[in-house]
Amino acid sequence: MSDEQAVPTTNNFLKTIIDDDLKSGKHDKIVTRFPPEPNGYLHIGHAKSICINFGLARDFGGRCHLRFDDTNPAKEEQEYIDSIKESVRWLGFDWGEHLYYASDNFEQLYQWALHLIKQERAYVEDLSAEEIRAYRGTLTEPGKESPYRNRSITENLNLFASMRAGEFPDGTRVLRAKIDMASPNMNLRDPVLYRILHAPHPHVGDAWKIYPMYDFAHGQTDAIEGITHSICTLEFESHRPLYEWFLDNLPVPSRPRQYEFARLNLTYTVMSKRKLHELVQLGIVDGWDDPRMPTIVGIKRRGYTPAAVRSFCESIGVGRSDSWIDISILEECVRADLNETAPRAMAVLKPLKFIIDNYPPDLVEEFQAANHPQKPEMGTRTIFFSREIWIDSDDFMEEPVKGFFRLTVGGEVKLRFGYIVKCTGVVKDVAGNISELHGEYDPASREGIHTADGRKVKGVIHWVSSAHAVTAEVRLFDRLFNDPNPDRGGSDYKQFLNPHSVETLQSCRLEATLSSADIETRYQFERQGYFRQDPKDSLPGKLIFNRIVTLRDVWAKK
RNA sequence: UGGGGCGUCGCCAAGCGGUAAGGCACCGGAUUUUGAUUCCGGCAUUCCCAGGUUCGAUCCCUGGCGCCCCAGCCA
Repeated sequence: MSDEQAVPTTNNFLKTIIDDDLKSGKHDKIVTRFPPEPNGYLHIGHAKSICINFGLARDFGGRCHLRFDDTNPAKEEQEYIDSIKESVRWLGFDWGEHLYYASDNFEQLYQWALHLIKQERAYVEDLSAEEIRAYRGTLTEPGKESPYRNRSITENLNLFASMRAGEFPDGTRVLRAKIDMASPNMNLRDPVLYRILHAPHPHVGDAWKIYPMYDFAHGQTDAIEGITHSICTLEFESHRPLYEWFLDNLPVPSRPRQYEFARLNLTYTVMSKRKLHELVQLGIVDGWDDPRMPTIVGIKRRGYTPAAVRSFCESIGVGRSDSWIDISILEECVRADLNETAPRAMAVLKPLKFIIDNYPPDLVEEFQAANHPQKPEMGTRTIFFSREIWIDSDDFMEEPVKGFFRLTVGGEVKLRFGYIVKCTGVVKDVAGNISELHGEYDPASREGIHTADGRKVKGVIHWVSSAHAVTAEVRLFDRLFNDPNPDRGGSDYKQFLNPHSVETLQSCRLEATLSSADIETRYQFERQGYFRQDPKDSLPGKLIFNRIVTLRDVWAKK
């Protein structure tokens, strides 16, 4: 892992709260938790939550638990549990011994449900789901009490025990809290505590036929684990009164507090689990780890670094106002990290042959090229020079536009680490396409960018000796959508899919050192961007590189 | 005209009654064998609007306006 960048860390409301709690002696150590439901792969939005929870614990000398909120076996799988653990670790965080499952507390939760029944604060409901909905009322009208609301404690106890024993089919009964059917907060209108689900659970197997709802599990689990600050996203804000109602009415061992922050919205992508699932299912992307996906596994495969993702999460801050972060902020964090750490190399993506007519046909020279222009400690490597080289077709224009200072007919350009060359002629095929370029070099121009008569050459381009190049496939990725907010309501997000989100180039020519590249090493292909081998598809004999992100390019913007 | 939350520069975001931090973006200029990097400079008399309290308000009060969340036996 590369060193953490110096990220300007600003204050936020959570740090203020924790500071106060520590100063006042309310807590001497804070305990947070990252509580994903294992029903899918983690994405960049989860990364924000992970960085907040683990980051706060790290900064204030506390600890952070990883807890699987596995209360709905219908949607959860071991595959997701494994992947989530791996993603959190990849991001650079460690939960140590503190790995928990909400399901480890199912017996305790059940006992607490009994407690509520005995206090006449919970009852078994026989109404159907539809009836419950009808009785719940609307946002502007109060609900009605269920005819089963005032069953005896004994009857409730018996019924609930039968539910647990698996004596009733799914959906026939639920356990409800007896709170207030007229509450302006819908969450308090006798919320469901338990539902019957004859489904195997990825962590506790088939031990249970009833499963607690999120609301009945989350706060109590926080209390059991000794969580001090239970940090979640804003949509749970209206659940907080219920969260507190359980803590008030149950003999829980500690008193956690819930705080909410605004979830991450990123432009040019979608983040909802349903849509991500659909992209995979429809084959629009190549799986959850497609390099264009906003998933952690996708970002990882693409070549983003954990340090870059962390610095991104740090730089966007934590607040309570709905915000949209431009995807370019993330890309900028990736560049900032890779610029420091990535060794440079030369690669020609769209090869155009350039023949240096005045260079000896059999001569091969070896040049030493710096691996990093500002970091001599990163060493040098040998590159080969010969009469025939490849240059990028984007670096030549037969009829140059204004401001173009790369190669033109009659014009000269500096070959990076090599000579100044001049283009003297263009050869075209029968179709009129340029097939090769001819030119001459200045043998005395190896150092600097000045010609023999003292003129300064403006353009410097990358190149690869054709006799020494290795061929590779390079995949250029772009944003998955061409609209900043494909997720906006009303229309189908798929209509905004960017048809050019991946471009595959088959005959790229790379400098020879890249043939033995380490699969994990991120390179800067000079003047083009950052690249790394695709960890899934690249083979020693069949190199495949992914473009992680382009370089900033003020010329291309014009 | 049910309840809750939010509104500070193009995008984020500090600020907590004493006279608008920072980052990104953008615009200049310098250095550079990457049109990269780095560096230097510029970039809100103003904090959704309107009143009020105060010597003084982005911060307090009142009234508007706008946006988000809640009617799963999902989390």
